[in-house]
Amino acid sequence: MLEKRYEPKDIEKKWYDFWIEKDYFRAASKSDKPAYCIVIPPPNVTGSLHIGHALDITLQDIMIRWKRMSGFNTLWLPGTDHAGIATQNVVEKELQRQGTDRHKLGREKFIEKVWEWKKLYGGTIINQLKVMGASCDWSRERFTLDEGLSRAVREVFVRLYEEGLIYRGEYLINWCPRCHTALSDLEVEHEDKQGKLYYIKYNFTDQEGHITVATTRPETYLGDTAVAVNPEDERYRHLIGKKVRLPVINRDIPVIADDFVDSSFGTGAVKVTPAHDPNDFEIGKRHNLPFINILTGEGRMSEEAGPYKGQDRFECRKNVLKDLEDIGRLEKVTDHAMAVGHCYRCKTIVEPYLSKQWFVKIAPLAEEAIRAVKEGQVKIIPSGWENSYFDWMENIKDWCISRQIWWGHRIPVWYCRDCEEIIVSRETPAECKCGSAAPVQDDDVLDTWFSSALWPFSTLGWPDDTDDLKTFYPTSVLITGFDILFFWVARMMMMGLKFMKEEPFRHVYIHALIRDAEGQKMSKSKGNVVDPLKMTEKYGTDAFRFTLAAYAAQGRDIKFSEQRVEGYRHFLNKIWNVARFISMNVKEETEIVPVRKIYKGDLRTAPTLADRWIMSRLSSVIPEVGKSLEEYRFNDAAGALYQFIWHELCDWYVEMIKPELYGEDQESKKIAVSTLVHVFEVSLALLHPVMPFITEEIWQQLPRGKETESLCIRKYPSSGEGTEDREAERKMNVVMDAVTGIRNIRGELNLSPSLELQALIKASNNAEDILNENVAYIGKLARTKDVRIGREVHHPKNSASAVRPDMEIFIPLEGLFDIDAEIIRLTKEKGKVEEEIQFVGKKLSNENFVRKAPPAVVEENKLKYDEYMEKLKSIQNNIDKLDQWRKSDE
RNA sequence: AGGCGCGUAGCUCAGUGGGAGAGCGCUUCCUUGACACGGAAGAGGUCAGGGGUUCAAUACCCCUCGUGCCUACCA
Repeated sequence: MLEKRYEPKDIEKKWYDFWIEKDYFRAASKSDKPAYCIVIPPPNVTGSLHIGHALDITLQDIMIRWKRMSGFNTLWLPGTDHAGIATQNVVEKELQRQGTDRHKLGREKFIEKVWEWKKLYGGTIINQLKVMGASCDWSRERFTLDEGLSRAVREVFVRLYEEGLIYRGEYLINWCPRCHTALSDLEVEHEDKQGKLYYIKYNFTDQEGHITVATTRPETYLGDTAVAVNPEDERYRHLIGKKVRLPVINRDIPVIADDFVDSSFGTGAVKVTPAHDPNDFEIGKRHNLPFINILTGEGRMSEEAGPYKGQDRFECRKNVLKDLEDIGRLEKVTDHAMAVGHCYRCKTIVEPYLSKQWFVKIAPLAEEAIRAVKEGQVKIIPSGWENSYFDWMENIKDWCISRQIWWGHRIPVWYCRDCEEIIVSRETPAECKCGSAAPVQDDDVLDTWFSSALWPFSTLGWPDDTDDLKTFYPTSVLITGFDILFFWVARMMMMGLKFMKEEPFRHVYIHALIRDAEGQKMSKSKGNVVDPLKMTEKYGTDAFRFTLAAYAAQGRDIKFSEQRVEGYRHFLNKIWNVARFISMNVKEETEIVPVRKIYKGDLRTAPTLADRWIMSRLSSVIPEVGKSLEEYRFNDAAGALYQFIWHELCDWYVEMIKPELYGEDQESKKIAVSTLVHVFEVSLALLHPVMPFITEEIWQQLPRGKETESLCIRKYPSSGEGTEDREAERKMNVVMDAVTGIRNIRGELNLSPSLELQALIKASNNAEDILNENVAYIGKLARTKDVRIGREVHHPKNSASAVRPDMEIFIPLEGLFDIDAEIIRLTKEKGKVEEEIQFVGKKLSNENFVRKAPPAVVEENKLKYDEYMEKLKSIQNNIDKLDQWRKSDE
């Protein structure tokens, strides 16, 4: 006997441990079964579970559990990402608290510290995945800095270098002065800001007058090496070649002509700072201008900034402006909207900064990755994301992969101390060609995303030719949010195609972003984050998972509301209670027969209409769920299960079989119980991928279904576990019509639910036998007695009426009857029917409709029209009767 | 600046070229032997606005308004 309420807490832990102990989640390196593989988007090792992960994990687990039950050799490969900058930041903060820093510690000691930290806290998020029920193969857990993965990173680096796809050079990159490292273009977040445009006067060196330039960053004038104008600009043409003198620092720079300059913007004259602006950098190269770096890596003014040396970049801006103003060189200031780049890790404003970095020449790789999607080897779902993918890939720029931090994959490049030799190698070289000993390794590490780009094959053992690789590559699907489409998905595509010659995954399913109930992006600073672990504690993991699945409609963001979780907890409660109902009615000694026998007619007693109907409904919900999952329509799968279990199984079927269960006839009881247990067991199996815990708990206590020792390895239901039965569904519809007709009268006339009603049903040929056969159901479900059914039934005095297809229902009410209320009720009903008739009639009288619409549609409308006319006639008759009685009573 | 998406019941959202559905909320009735985290009945919508294509548009096309996001080197 089950407890009165479902208490998720203990149960979840119990079953998760059981599954682990039984090793159900372990995949086989070699197997006759078809393979199904998902690699987890590795969360940051510093991270803790947020609601986005929860969604991600739930959807992946649904697919994995479903496929596992469906007979696939299933691998869900888990792991974490070393998250270079983020992790280094975390540990540095800790050092700061201890009154030290990484420089005092030195590189080696610092890295040791980080590993220690990882050992202590790195498992947090992994444990949280387990709380969510994730059925990962933990024996294959990976970390991007593992030895194996590091070997893959070196291999890739060296091969790309040898092919000329990795190069080193001095370019303008994005620099975070706080993290003290270069960032790739993607790692810069742009934020629209209302800024100012400052107009500065540069005086000519050899003549009177000035030229005015406009800039958003006045402090960079210290690094100006030219003023550029458009060669076509009449205003300035005569000034080309002249020199101007920079105020305060008194450096002379030329006025040059360049097509880049937009004459309509600002004054049409641009100050050129080649070392601090991407456009100016290009101009500087074209015109061979000097590159003056006025900043340090900390974002302070350098030696080159003259009197401003040592000032913070923003402080310097203030001072520069004040000085320019003082000497009358600041012509004016206007408002100007602009986008400012911030570091995606620490939100500091980034600087375009000149430095020597490593880059991947990426266009050739992108080409293949574009083709893979265009030619359909990889399908992106929903397909709308393909556009973004192509857009980015087609305009891709070289990828800056070196980072000036310590935590990460050290770049496998060594420099000789004695000659110019650069050694790029898989192994640490002992000496240089020139004989010099112990070359020095490059100080920098690689972008974390460089290693995650290899994730789908490095985790499977590459560069070795492993069985795992043979079995599971390409993986089946990648499930993730759109926010890392470029960061990660696109890069995995490029690397996978390059090194495996095959796409890393067949499908990419992009899910929604979860926002708060007001539609705001969740963020710690806004304080509107929903903690998934709190949800699991409060409502149980299953209710939370079901909610996420039900929310996961394609192509729309999720506005998360806790109320909805609460609603689905009620669904869990409902399921729990059917289970209780079963446990109360199925005793140890109750005989349960396989449904096959019932439906093959092996038994003396035949299944009832209720049995046949629910089996037929089951046969249609099974493929519906399967198809929805196949198409990643998680919300549809959840909805179909909800509808079937609650509204069909519980609301109708369970109520209908109660007489059998409580009755004396053991034979019919056996059939009802057997069918009930079967349908419920199949329902649990269908639900299991979405709510693994409660289904396992109930299933283990169910009096049947122990062919396997756990639900999570039971065969996923196929439609054969139901029995399609059109006739039963047709008959059931007639019964339901009768029942809802009577309930409707009861409800609308406010008759007590406990009052037993008499009912007379005037049935058509079609319905008469069906109703007679099933009159017991009507009695039970509509709480009626003395139901009389026939073709010749007449409208008794003082009775309410309802018109349904194939039948007319009369409920004699005698003393309870309120004739006026009934007339109002019927008149309202009549009004509705008249509206329908008008609408359909208009269509049918439209010649074009009858001529051009498909015959089936026309026929359908004609039928509808006749039905409504029939209904109208009956209602009118009933109203007329009431009128007559009222008159005769007066 | 360019691109993408969204606007359907009070709220959150499904949905489809043939007069709209769910959950929650709301109203009325009900402790009937699984469940009040429940049951039964009901109210509630010019499917943002305007135009077009079509026999037929909430759905397809165009425009407007509102709203959200992504990409971008306009100083």
